[in-house]
Amino acid sequence: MQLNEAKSRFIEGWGTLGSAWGVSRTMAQVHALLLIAPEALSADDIMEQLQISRGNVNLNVRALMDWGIVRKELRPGERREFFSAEKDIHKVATLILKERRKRELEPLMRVLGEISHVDSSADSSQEELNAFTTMVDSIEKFAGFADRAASTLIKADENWFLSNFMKLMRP
Amino acid sequence: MQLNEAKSRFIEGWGTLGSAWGVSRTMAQVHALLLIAPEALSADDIMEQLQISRGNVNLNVRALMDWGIVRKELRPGERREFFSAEKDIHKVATLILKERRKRELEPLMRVLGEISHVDSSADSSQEELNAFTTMVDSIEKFAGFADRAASTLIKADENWFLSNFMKLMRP
DNA sequence: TTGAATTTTCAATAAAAATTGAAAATAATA
DNA sequence: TATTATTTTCAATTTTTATTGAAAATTCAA
Repeated sequence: MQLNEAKSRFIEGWGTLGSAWGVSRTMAQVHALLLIAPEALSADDIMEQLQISRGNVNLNVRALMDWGIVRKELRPGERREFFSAEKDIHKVATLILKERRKRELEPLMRVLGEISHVDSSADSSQEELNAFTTMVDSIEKFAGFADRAASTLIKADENWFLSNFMKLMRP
Repeated sequence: MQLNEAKSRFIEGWGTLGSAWGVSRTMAQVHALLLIAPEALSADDIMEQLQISRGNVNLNVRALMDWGIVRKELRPGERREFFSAEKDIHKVATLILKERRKRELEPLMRVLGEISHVDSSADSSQEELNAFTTMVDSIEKFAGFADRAASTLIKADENWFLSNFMKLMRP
């Protein structure tokens, strides 16, 4: 296969994966492009290679920087900005995990905490109330577990991750 | 807090979480509604409680059944169908993991496999080719790891999960 | 400063995704 | 079989999300 075809396929595939995980396709594609670029790229490079507008590039590289997986690179004597992706895929996974935990797990836990105390009064049946609190409690427990798991992975360095986790995971 | 308010908040929160993970908000809300319902619900129940159309209910309960986390319940002497969600949240997580692995990890691995052999010929620089293959290889390794991890979790029963995994995760 | 290069913003537009609702299909009953 | 209850489908519509592109803001060099 030609390198160019392989690149396109990678960018497309990464974009598709992104969509499935709630990341906009273009954002994932910009990320893919930067992942396989040997050097940092300018906004114009990205515009040209993905055939998207300047505003779109700007929006998406900034979002990727918010996730901590892309950084701006400034070159002496160059006014333009260049962008490069974190290449260590383990670090990428950790950064994404960290951010998703903050953005999704934390809000969920807050909501669960708020709704876990319900008045046993009035018009709702005991059965209804019980089904609700049982489910909320068990999701809260599970979310707590997921949160601790995420924290541990985030704190862990690569060696820990590889030596302990893979040992556990290999049947 | 009143039960009804708590329910609404749960349904809303679950819907928001769904969006972030690439699941349509309504699908997640139908799931939430069924999770906290003490009994199976009919299409009309769901229509009324979520204020959505019959077609929409049909579409989403079927999608939830495809994921294996909701099932149809038939009652003797009732022509209508009722729907209930898997209540064991650990099973729910396992079923979702299994399905996502099939839908996302497997296609990704296939693409990675296909593009990992690139002609070293012609117009592309050595640097470019190297950056590409290095990245594809490392993603392939990582995906392989994630795949094994997912398999193990899927095969594992709840006891294994709790006794081994939580021990590891609690600092 | 001034002006050119570059980035950012954001209202307008386009594209994609979700939703409706009614017709068609299906299934159960008499 | 005909009737009725119920589910399914899908073209049309609405809603949401993504994208554009040009004006405004910013940054840097002279």
